[in-house]
Amino acid sequence: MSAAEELFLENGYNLTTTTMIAGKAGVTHAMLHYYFRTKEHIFIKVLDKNMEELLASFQPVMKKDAPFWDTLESGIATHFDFLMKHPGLPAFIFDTVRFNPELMENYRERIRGSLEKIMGFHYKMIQKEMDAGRIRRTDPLQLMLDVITLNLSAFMLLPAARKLFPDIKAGEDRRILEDRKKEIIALIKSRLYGNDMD
Amino acid sequence: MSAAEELFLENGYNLTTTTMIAGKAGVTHAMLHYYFRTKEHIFIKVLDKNMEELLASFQPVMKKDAPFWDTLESGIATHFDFLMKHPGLPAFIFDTVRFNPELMENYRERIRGSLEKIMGFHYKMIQKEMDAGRIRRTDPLQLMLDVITLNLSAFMLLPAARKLFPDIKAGEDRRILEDRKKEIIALIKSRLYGNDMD
DNA sequence: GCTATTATTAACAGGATTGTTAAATAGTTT
DNA sequence: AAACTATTTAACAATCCTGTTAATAATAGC
Repeated sequence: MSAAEELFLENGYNLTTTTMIAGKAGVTHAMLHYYFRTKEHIFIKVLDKNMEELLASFQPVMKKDAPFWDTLESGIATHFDFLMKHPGLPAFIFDTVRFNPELMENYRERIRGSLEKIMGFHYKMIQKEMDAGRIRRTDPLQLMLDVITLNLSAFMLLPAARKLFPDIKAGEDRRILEDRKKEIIALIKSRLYGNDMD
Repeated sequence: MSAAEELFLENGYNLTTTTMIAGKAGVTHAMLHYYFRTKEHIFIKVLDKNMEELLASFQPVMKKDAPFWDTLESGIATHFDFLMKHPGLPAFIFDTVRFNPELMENYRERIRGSLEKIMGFHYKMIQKEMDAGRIRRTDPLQLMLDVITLNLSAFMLLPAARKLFPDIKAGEDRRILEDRKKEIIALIKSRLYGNDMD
């Protein structure tokens, strides 16, 4: 299973073969089919595990008592830190949605639910702050997209950059990502609290 | 060639077969090999065309005479508009870098050159503005990453989102992307001109 | 110890993929 | 019209993939 997870996360469903998995696990590929029946079954197991973690990561963001910015900042940081523990997840999900969306169908409604829940919370929170005039007037959806795309792309594009330029940035991922996290938080903060120059 | 381009852009190198291309073009796959020899040759032609356009898009950003913010804003907008005309390009390049980096090797040095050139220009421009105290103190690299990742992910994640939720957002891409462009520009602007709250 | 279940392998079937080739077809030249 | 060239096709080879199966080895239960 761990061999399968590594390979599926790196190569996605279509480019991973049962023979590769078997090879990495040190068994014959007939074994895999004996225990898991089909490649899809193995994939679903890997996907399940990762989707559970992903969906779980949507929860702990919302603590209603804390001040607005603290809540939002910790939300961003939590999301970013989660990705740091699962750096291959964004590209993996992206790949699966892109090339095997049928395998994601089981999660569609749950994802929609989670998104609606978190967006509802986010909307209310932002609206209240805007009404009180404490933050700049902004479309909450765009703000959410800002956070999500900034966070995700940090993890999707950094490995791609290194594949192209292996010389730079070898091993100092940790620091790069920490810098990136700070920048993203600063960016969102200035979006909400900066002067309106228009 | 146009059939090949469509398919390679949509599915990448590994998931596109010469039979698919032939089928879409209405010929037998033996024809393709007669004229192009190998699948890789066809791919290289498609990649060449798209990389030329991509690299060309790096150029017109730099007009040294205009005011700082106008230059930067038009740089962001130009980049965004270029992607709007080539919406599949980011995912295509991402895919190629990820799974077939050897096919990108020919462009590596040219990409590096373009990046260095544009970064040099960007650094100087930002530094001058910071020294004059007209913008907030910021790491120019992080700012560049902000722009690039925000722009790219708008085009990479929107199609993915629609694959998951086909119901929402059908056909209104244009408006969505225009909104997104405005938001990205506003985001960068507030990053540079907003109050320093730390 | 002996049987029954489980684990493991090698071999294979069926299908798809890339690329080749020899033969047939169409087109051009003279 | 004849000869030559370019185009197109069907068939094939070699390889790889998923999944099955029948035979063998290991293990457990009694």
